[in-house]
Amino acid sequence: MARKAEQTRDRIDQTALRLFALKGVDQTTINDIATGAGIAEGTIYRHYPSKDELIWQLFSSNYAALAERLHMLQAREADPRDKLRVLVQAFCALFDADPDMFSFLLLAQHGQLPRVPDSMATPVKVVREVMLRAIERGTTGFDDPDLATAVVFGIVLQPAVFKVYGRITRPMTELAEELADAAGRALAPAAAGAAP
Amino acid sequence: MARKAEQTRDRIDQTALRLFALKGVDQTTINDIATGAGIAEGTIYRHYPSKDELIWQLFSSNYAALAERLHMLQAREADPRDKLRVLVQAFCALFDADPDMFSFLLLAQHGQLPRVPDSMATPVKVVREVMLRAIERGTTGFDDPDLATAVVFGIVLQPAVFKVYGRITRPMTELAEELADAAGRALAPAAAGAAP
DNA sequence: AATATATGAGTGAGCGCTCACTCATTCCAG
DNA sequence: CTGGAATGAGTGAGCGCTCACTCATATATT
Repeated sequence: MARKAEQTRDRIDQTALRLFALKGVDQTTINDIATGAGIAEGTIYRHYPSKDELIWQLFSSNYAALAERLHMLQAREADPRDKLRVLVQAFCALFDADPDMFSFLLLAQHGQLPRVPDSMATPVKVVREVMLRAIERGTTGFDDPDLATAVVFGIVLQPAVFKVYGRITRPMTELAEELADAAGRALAPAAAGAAP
Repeated sequence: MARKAEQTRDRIDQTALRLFALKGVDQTTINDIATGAGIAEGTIYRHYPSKDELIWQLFSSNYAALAERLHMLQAREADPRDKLRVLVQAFCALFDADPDMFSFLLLAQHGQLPRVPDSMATPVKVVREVMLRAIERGTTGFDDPDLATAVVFGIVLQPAVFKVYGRITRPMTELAEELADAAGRALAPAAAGAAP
């Protein structure tokens, strides 16, 4: 069977993800990955046809899995505000569970997003669906779903970026509630009167 | 005089910024820049000692200039909410005026931020100062200035990122007011009672 | 034995960078 | 004014090196 081969592939994936997150995709060589995984350079090419393909496989599988996970969770809620809350909570929990994966997704996205086909599920699309629902129900003052999506994404992603850079040290899970509330307020319609 | 030389340097800077924004720093070769600027490869080395240094000069000068600009503008306002408003407005106006520069800053930041010395003025620090003031005055529910900074940054930066990727097409200036309001609401203390 | 898997020295394309040379412009002695 | 020397930006073929990728060989599995 291909039992051993699977193990090797897993080691390649784990090591590549870690090094990509640590040094960036371009600064990580095939040799780095092979050495880190305790295998030879050539072995990697038994599992992936090229470095580009390795990066793409790693990116697209994790990206799609994240989207799938988020999609499932929001589907269980009816109110857009509840959907938003569980999305933020889930994102924070997943970040804490695997920070390397998020560093990698953040770092690699610029190079990989152009390759994402329209048919692929993405976290952006999941949030956008929720925003469409919110606009429909009038629970938000925004009328452009893309702008609302960007705002929500920014509120959650930027703290994650700060955390990657060490500007924020608390675990994301601790911030989840605060961020969900902030996102809720940001989306809310403008209040009739401002406090004096 | 070095009149002609200045022109050449400007052409290098312009071309490099454009190509870096378009293809990314790593995918842009010295030859690309030289060809784009209509000069020879060696000429670039009359103006910069290395590619790394060219990238760093381009990044740090634009990054610091942006910080300086933002700092000046917020200093003219007293209320943190007004400071926030002019910061968002200025960011959006500057983005529309030179989208390539922002693409470049966004793309290059991962590689360059580690080189930023503590003494250097940065947009992050400017916003953080404003957040400290807001916390001091009790105009925000956040008590961690870094988290508040991240949230504000995210609300403005992520729409800019979406715009770079073409997910948002309207000019940033058109969104400025909406974003400033959203940021204001996100920062505001949680309302006493939620709507039923 | 046969097949699958792993190895790592070898390969060559591509890239940053160098340097001997060109030549327009500036400077100055006569 | 003029001829010659000095200057320094500009040139581009070539050098050294890195790195993704290959393949003949070795090892493990069935």
